[in-house]
Amino acid sequence: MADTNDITLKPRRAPRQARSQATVDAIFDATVQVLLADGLQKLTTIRVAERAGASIGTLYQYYPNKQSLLFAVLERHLVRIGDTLEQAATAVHHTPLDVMVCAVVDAFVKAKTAHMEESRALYTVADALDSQQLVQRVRARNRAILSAMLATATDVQFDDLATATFMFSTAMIGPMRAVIEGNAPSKVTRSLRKQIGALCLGYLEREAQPRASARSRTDKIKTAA
Amino acid sequence: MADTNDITLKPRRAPRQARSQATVDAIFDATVQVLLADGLQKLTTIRVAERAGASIGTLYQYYPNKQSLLFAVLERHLVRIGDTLEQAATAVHHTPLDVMVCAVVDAFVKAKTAHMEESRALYTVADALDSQQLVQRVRARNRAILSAMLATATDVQFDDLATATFMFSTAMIGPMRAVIEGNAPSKVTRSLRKQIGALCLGYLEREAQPRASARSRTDKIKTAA
Amino acid sequence: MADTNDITLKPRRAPRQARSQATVDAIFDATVQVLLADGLQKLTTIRVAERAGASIGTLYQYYPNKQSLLFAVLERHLVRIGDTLEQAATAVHHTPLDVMVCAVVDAFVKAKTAHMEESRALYTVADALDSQQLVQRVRARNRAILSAMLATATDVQFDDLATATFMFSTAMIGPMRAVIEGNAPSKVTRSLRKQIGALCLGYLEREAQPRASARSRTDKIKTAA
Amino acid sequence: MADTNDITLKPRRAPRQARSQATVDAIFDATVQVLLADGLQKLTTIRVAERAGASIGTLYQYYPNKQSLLFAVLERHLVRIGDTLEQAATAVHHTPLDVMVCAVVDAFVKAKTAHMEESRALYTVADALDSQQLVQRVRARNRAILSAMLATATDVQFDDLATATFMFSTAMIGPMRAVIEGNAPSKVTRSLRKQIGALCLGYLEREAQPRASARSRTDKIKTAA
DNA sequence: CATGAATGAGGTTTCATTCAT
DNA sequence: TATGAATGAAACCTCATTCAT
Repeated sequence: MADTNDITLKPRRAPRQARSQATVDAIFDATVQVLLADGLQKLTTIRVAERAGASIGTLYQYYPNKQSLLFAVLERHLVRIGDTLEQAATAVHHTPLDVMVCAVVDAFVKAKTAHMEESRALYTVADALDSQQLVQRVRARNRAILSAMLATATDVQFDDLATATFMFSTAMIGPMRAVIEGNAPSKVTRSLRKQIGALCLGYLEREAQPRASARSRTDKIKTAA
Repeated sequence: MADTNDITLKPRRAPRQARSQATVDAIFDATVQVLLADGLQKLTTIRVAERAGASIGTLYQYYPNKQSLLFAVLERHLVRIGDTLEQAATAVHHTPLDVMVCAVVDAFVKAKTAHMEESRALYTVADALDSQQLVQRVRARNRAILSAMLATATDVQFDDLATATFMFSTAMIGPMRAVIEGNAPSKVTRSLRKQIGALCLGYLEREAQPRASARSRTDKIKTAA
Repeated sequence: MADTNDITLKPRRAPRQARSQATVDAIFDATVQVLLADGLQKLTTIRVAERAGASIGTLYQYYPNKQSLLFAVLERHLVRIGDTLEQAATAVHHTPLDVMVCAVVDAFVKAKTAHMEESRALYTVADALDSQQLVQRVRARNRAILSAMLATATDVQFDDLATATFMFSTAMIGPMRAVIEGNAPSKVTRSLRKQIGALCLGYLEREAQPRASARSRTDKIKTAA
Repeated sequence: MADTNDITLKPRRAPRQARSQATVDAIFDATVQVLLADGLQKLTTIRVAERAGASIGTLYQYYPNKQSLLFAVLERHLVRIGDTLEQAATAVHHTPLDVMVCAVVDAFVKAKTAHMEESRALYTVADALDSQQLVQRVRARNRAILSAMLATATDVQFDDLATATFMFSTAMIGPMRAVIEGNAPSKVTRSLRKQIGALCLGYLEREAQPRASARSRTDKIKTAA
């Protein structure tokens, strides 16, 4: 696999016949399967083609090189997570902070857990590939989503929204990744959502200022005093 | 690079002469340098040997295969971080929680930041290597260290110490890794310690119970009321 | 591209409909274009088909294999040069030697220069193809043309006409090819016709015997003496 | 075989042990042999390695790619011809033109004929390789050699030495190449030296001016008259 | 007739590892 | 012990050609 620079990562051809679309899909799926079954080290283009029931030549008709294959798989995964996040986040615009955190963490953990094996495999892919660009693009999108959501919290607001968002998103990733990579006591795995929720909420509440317009309980007390 | 199973990862010989030790070190350092300069993809045994000023034959006298080389580098890095953590943690046994968190986060961020490039490079190595075992061992040690520390907190105690420790350690990793991989706004990078401190403390305070025996300031106030 | 032996080089079907003929022509032209634009190395059947606005399937309906394609192009080029030569040569039958040489060299240089790029590209093709047979056939024809012409020279005759003809034709090729391949000082390129004329004439006059029947100026002088 | 641009054509390693030098030579020779026996089309690195009695890996230790192999062979051939030419030319400095031409043509034809098969094979190589640079360098050298020689002719001098030299050198190539490629009547092949000599001399005498200082026989006669 | 998806032999090249010197 | 030449399995990728639709 050559250097990543100056290599096209985009799939080569938008197939026009129904037959080809099936082939493209088969190759894509085979890539995921080989990745899960054998790991990145043993993922060779031949092996992928074989598992897809296609010839090596066919594979290269649709993906110009090995990287583009992995890239495609990685991209779908990340986009999928991003989409899930977006749905969840959008749904809780204009709600209190704790509702937001709950919703987002829930969606995130659920999405990652549902495709846990794929996630694990793709961590490997992400840094074997020089996928900085893709990863950063996706992360930027995710932060934008979270940012937009947090800005509408009914009970609080943030001095430094960018930082809060960054910490929020990366705070989720730390424990989640540890679980995915199998480095967690099993007890944790079960209560993961609650724990990550606590982590994020603990941080965000600390950093938030109460919002003047919408008075929270605390405000009332303070005011009363 | 052959399969990871059934391959010795331990350095081949514990060299007894000073000259040999120098060679081993040179090879080790060269590995790190090549890793930083060229990345894992371009790290070949020959290149390492050349940079070390040795021949491949010599390299293979001390490291039975490429993996063992990378393993050694990875191990030192992880152990170094662990040691730093241990020192910091031990120093703040029997102090209040906030002091503990501050000390540990400080040490962690400082250690990672000091060897930032090495850290980045080694994330790649850790994935490529089937280094599950090593990583888990190290993480287990780190958790033990933190656990032992938290248990002596003067102001709080934890129902579920294992979980708290797990979340504590992984919470640090999430944002740190994002920064190392260059996915963070520069503003964050500067205030990283404070932010990660807030993240951890926010979580731990939520999960902690006040310790009956050693009354904290809060207790006193409450009691006074 | 398979072995040259046992492969049909002739176009596969002599198309009878106008539409087909257009397709054949398009493919033929595309071949030349690709050859000029990308060189022989990058000339693939697909690329040719694409440029011709046809599909590979169609290409293979008219040309049984890649070689036949190149062969056709090469042949046209050589035949074209040959035709030019023939016209020029026929026109100067029964004239003095210097007129003949002038005419032929003129025609040759003009023809080659007009399709200079094509010429250059086709040198490559001729080598890659095992086109010995074609080349030899064409050269034989050319020699026959020149031979026939020289035999009618009004002022001289040749003891060894075959040799003279051979030298004549190849003498033109040497400098011409060097110019085409870009290995000539630009000054030469401009005066090429005159130079090649001098080369050929210098040789032929040396090798010629004055013709008894038609007395040249030299004869008269000698006789007068 | 990849594109020629941005590819190192120089041999990879100057071997330090005697053993390697033998290997390099073996590979080199094998390349020539395969070229002669099977032609460029069938020349594969594996085949070369096999014939050299080496492994493919060994081949690539000394030649970074297939092109460099061919390049090396081509270079030696051209340099060899050039050297022969140089020797011959230098030996006849300060002699009359006809002596010079005889000597040079003799050397040229002899050199080419001696390695006739190699010559034929290398014509193919020369334009498969983008060896423009090499070829032009060599031709420039050859022209310089001839130029220097012609300048010392005792009986004549040239107004336009560059052009004369160019024509001289390319005039030799035309017929020679035709013979090598098998496109010549066998009769010619035998008298080739004489014929090429006549060709060159015919041209050069035409283009030369008599040298005032050193009077030739003709001069004397004229003067006498 | 036209299409273009599929094929797969075959080519180039890399690099971890061995072993004779 | 040190060396570095040699090894060769194995990876990636191309492209002429076929054939079902």
